[in-house]
Amino acid sequence: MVSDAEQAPVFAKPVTLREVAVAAGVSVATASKALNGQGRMTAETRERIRETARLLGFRPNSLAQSLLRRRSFTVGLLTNDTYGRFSLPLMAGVSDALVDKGVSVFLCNVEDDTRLGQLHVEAMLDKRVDGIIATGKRIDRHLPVDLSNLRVPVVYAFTRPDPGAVGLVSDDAGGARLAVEHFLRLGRRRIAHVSGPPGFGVVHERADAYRAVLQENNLPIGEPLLGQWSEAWGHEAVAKLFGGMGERPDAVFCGNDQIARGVIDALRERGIRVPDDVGVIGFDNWEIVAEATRPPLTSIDMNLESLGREAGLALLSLVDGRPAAPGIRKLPCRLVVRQSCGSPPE
Amino acid sequence: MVSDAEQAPVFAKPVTLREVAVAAGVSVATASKALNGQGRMTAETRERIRETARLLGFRPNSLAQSLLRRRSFTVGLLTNDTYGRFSLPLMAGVSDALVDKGVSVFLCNVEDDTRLGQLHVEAMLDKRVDGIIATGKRIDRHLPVDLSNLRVPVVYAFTRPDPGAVGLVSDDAGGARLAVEHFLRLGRRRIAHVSGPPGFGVVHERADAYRAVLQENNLPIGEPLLGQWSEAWGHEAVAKLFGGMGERPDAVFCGNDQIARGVIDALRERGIRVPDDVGVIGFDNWEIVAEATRPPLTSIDMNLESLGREAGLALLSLVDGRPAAPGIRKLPCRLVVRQSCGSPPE
DNA sequence: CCCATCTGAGAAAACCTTTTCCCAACCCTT
DNA sequence: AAGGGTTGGGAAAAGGTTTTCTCAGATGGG
Repeated sequence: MVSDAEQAPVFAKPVTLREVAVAAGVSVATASKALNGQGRMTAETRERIRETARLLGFRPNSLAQSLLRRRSFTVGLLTNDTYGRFSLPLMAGVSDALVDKGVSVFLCNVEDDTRLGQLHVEAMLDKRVDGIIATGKRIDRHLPVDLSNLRVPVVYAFTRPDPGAVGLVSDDAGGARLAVEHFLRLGRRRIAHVSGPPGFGVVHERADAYRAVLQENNLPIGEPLLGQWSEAWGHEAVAKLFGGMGERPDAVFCGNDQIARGVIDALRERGIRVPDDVGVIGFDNWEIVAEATRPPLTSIDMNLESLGREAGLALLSLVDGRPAAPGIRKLPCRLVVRQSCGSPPE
Repeated sequence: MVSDAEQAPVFAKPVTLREVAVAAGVSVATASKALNGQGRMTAETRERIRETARLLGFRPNSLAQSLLRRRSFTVGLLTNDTYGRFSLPLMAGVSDALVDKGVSVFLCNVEDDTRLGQLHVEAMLDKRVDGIIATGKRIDRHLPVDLSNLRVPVVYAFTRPDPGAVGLVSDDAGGARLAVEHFLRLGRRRIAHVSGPPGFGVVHERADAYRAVLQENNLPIGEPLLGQWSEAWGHEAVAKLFGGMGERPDAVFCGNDQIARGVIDALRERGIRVPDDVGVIGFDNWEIVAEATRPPLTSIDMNLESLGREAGLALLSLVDGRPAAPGIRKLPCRLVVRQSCGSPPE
């Protein structure tokens, strides 16, 4: 027939355990046991069944297994971070941690839409997910959907957990400490802090840590400058810090990499050299920004991928019935040194 | 008991159709038919069953349904774009298009790892996904995994399709046209093109379209400058374009927004005004970059979210047995006007 | 030679839902 | 009152796998 080539592809039907059993001349029960290493039979029988299964390309139907075991080996991942700067590494971490255990991840983008969130949660519950990971773009905000009385365990990663639930977030205070202490080691003494809007919880956490470290070292504490998360605000902050008559900072710790970028650009425009005159550290370690600044930006990395990994593992242990301590667990940040701070003094 | 509060939460068992049937005093068959609007029974019976189901909070077990219908209402989404600039909007589009049809999406991050890809594909097949969407960070490269002889339909989005498969990509030539023609409408005549590495297919597609438009309008064609996708390359390119003795461009069409950013910064450093002296257009419409340039960058948007949506719908119609025309379908780009090109002449 | 034990393997139930087929009762017509 | 059609609802199979129970035959001990 000429038209054969134009036909839609025919999709082969998967081979079932029953077919394997028939081909090997045993019952399905025996076949199942042979493949799972259960039951008793001669080594010869077991091997024959296995060989038959291999030859036929048998793969057990997960749906049937899940139905029986009451365990689907799937989890749901809820996020409202469309932009993805934070949630993508996190999602990759979750997926990586789980794929090796045979667990697949449902991606649910809920935006900030309650209806969409409800829809996704119901779809997942209907599909009998073993658990749910909730993640967001802000540590201090809830997702637009209530996960408090679900019939599966929930882990919160990088978003605000419900009371009594398990939550994993980055240790922002620790990260800020890392930055300021790095400056101190390099001999910087007049350290300023430029951060985002005061409406964000992390802004205060980081600012408090900044103040604490300076106080511990009996150094002058400049009032943190709070504004936006943007480059433009970085420019503006430089004008405030370096435009006056007073003593000028020799280091600026920024609330994110975009601010830091604005700061570095503004400093260059004023003829102030980075890192020679002023050191700059950012936050987030958003490589595309950190590597494009001149000089490349030293920054704090929140280890989001490993946060995702930990969240995946935490959920799995909840699913397996091992209770996890409720409350928020903070995971350490990491300092990534590039060239915006200079070398330690001899 | 005092320790009650400390016990792990007990997760309620889902209610089954059987329980609904018993509660309503009918058989499971009748209950099923009542809830699905099938079969014949008195309106009173049907309503009573529905009410019982509602009261008990019954939700059908998708796994059981899938097993029977041979249709799982799940699809797999393969990506190797860890960075996520391209794949996240795409994923969001896919998810959005499908959630309303009750279809959930498995997220599979395969990096560039064949083993990981194999693992994910097998896991999905075992879970009886109805189809797979393959997406990548480069239009002209394959994913590191063979999807050509699967037993489910596959749609390729923003990555190179296997021969005979269905693929959706952005119309890069059309996008380039949009940019150059916008310059022409604004009265620009000496239009340069600065793009990424020659190893990328899109670089040539866009460059060819650039040349074609200029030729059609009998304008001088500068040889496109190919380099990197980075800001640094944008700087460098400005040195080449504006450092010599020859006639200088009054417009630069850039291969992506980062290059455009570098170009704009370099122009400003030379005292050349944007948009007064030179207009600049980028590609990708990566908002975080496009809005941070001074002035904000006019750019070409590839409509990735709607590309994802289309991919989702295309896969669904394949799953439903409606054959789709194989080959590559190109979706139009969109010009997003900001302030880097100026206004049309009076 | 008889009983107890062990061995290898199969039958059947279970997981939950959908769908086909079937049956009893009722209504209407002649 | 017999025959035919309709109505309301149930029984059972199917989907693919796992697990428990059962059982026939073989082996060993006394």
